[in-house]
Amino acid sequence: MARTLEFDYTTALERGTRVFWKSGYASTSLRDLLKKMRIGEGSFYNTLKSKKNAYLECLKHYNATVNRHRGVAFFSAPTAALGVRALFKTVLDCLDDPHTPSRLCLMAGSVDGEVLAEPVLRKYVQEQMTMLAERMAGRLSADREAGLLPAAFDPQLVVPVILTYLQGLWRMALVSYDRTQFEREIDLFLTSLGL
Amino acid sequence: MARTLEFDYTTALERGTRVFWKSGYASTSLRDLLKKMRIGEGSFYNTLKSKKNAYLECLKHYNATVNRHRGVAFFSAPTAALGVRALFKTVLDCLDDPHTPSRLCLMAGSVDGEVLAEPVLRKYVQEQMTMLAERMAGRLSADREAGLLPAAFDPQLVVPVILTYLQGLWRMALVSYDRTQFEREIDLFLTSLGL
DNA sequence: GATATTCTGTATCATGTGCTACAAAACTTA
DNA sequence: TAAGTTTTGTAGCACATGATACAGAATATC
Repeated sequence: MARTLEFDYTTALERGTRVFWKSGYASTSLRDLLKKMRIGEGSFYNTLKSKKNAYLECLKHYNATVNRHRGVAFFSAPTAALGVRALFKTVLDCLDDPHTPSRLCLMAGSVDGEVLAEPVLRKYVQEQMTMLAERMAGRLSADREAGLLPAAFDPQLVVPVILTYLQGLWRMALVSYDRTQFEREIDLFLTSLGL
Repeated sequence: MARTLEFDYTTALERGTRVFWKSGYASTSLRDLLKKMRIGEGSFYNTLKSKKNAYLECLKHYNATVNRHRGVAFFSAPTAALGVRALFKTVLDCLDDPHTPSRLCLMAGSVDGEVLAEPVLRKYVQEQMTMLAERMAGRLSADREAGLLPAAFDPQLVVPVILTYLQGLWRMALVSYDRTQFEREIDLFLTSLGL
């Protein structure tokens, strides 16, 4: 009963995600975003409503693709300990991939004043982090119950430590990155934790 | 032989530092900065040359005061292990202090695309991080030689792990902060590392 | 094919950005 | 006091920002 969408929504979102991924929320200008998405202002505000909402949709898309892949790497490993190491491996692979828009994960880049100042974005970021933490803790707990981890091992404490370290890792990569060095540090970190 | 400066440079810099500390480099507008520094554009560009240079000077001021205090806490401790714990304590104290402009350390906040895109700022941030890492590694090495730490303890690896975790800690505090929880996590982290 | 509805591109808005030009003011030295 | 030098506030620059108004194009339904 009306005109049809001239562009492919998913393709445009994919392109937008790469732009935000590269430059971050605040320092991505709408002009640049639209150019890279290859749509005009009319189409943009018709479907994405605002820059804020577009970022939210891109974040969701990123989590459904890139971060989903990382989650699979973690959960499909034979043990939780190997899962954590597999997770870190996907991070290093991402850092090495020349196709990656930025050294900073889009979600890690969202842990930022400008993004968290927006209540809607803040809520989403918090929810996603909580969800991930709970799922990881669940997997680690299962392994502990199965006797694969020491009884003293506390997933409720270990998981936030891992996520905090991962958060720092993305930021450090922004300053200088050397895979071999990072691998050694990660190995020391995880081995120390008993993983 | 000329007109004298009407404002106190250090006071103005102090005020500017708090503004950058609160809002970060990119999202601090010159208007707001000048208002809080209580100087006009003329005075600003006469003495600080540019926003970029002003940020650099504020970073230096921050390191000479706030971060210096943290360095003292680390180096004046009886052992390196206690020093690291003292360092983390100053961080938590800063997070608890209602007088603190932001949950994010100004230096940690400089590990950001917008800041690191400026060669001068990038160079300074890298230098400071390297310098801190070397000094910490030196202190830890001394303790190892003295038999206070295991022979297998590798400061060259442990120090970057600590700094990475610290980096992540500041960011995580931005999302949600609870001192007791943070204390437990930090304790687990450091104990695992043998500190 | 007419009509109602939706989509798209252009022009534009109001405001904000870092920065500069410059004249008047204030001070030091002679 | 006069000259010379530096500082200060005002006004404004050129450009960028997110968002909107709206006419015309395109489509599905009748």
